[in-house]
Amino acid sequence: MTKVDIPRKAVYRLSLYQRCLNHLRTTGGRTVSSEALAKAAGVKSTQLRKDLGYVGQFGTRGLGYDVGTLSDAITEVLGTARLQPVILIGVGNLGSALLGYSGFGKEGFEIIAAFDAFPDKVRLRETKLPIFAMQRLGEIVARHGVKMAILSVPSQVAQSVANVLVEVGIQAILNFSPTVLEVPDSVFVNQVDLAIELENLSYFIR
Amino acid sequence: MTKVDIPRKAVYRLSLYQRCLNHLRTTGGRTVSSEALAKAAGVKSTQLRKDLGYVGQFGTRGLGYDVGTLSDAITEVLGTARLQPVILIGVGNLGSALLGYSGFGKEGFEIIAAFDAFPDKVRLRETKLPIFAMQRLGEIVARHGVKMAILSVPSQVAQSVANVLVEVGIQAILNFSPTVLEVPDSVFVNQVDLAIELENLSYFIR
DNA sequence: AAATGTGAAGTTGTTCACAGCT
DNA sequence: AGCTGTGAACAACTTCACATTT
Repeated sequence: MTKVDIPRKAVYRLSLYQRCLNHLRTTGGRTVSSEALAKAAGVKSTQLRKDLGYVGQFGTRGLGYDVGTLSDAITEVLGTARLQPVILIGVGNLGSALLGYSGFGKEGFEIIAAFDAFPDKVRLRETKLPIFAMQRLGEIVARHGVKMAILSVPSQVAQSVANVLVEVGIQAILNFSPTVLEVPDSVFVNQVDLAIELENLSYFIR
Repeated sequence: MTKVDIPRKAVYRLSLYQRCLNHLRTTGGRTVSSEALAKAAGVKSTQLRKDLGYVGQFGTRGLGYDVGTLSDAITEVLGTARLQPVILIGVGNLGSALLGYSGFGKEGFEIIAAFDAFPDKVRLRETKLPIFAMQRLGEIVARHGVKMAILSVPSQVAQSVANVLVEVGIQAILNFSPTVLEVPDSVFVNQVDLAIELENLSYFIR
């Protein structure tokens, strides 16, 4: 299979296109033009076509794309066809909000377990999800074949927790702690840095 | 003043450098080399020097940068010298976590008010912050000179709320709703799309 | 006529290489 | 000698222009 040579940014946008397609699936007609889909995703139509070009050829000239076919094709290359199990570490303020966030499920992810240094202190409003102590991490990751983790621990301990994650075989980390993680090249990290996003905005207003 | 011609990504990294500098301020010595600071920020030293080049010349050859001076210079161009008032719209699961997030304050932002369509239904665990009804938005924005808003409302209403924000004069929106917002060119939007970040990771793990 | 697919041109961002201070 | 500052080379990404298909 010829993977890993779609540009990073294009992959990101493919997710976006898919979300728009799902919308159209219920509301709109059977086909979309690159123009229409691009507008929904907030990009130029020519960029959309270039992005889809990485995936294959799905359009009919003069007509557009079949919504269902295109959506399936994108699902296929993104590898989101099957439900991915995810774990979350750090059930503090932000962590518990993320546990309650319904958006993950919609895109094919399921948080199957949460961990915290002090699992007894955590009191969630409503949840069926068990909060485990860190000691159980290896065991549960192995049992469920978990590859991805969401990290929402205080920044002081982020690196050491990340080390543990790497050790037990986690391959991708979505990091909410404002820390630059050092991990082996084989492990992917996506950083979501809330304060920096705000700071970034503040620069561009005047 | 010669603003707005530092590349977007460079601005982002400048925030990162500053955070590292603040760290060093307490722990490390009086000076840093580009090599050391770059390592802390997880970038190449040559990139760091290029980025600092956009700001000015602060280093001493053969020695490095003075931590305090450099930090001040970055603060200056980022415009984070003074505390920026921010409002938050949508005090749901994620919204209340963001209210409790201490990271914003550390970087010079203060959430001065929160708004919700149903302010009475919101029950925060602990907070001194008043939750206002949407009708009060214009009044409070004007009174405090608020320019920035954090948007964490359900995606179905995100666009209409954004329209209101634009109307009352908000210039920058940090958007957590999984929706592509349409706003005038004069308004800046930074999108934080949690599900897409996960999806993006899932593509890159084999 | 309408819309896709794509090489080529253009733009932006990153890395290199090294001159120039201290 | 050590480390910054920066033009030039390079790489990544975006947009254009247009041939091609239905």
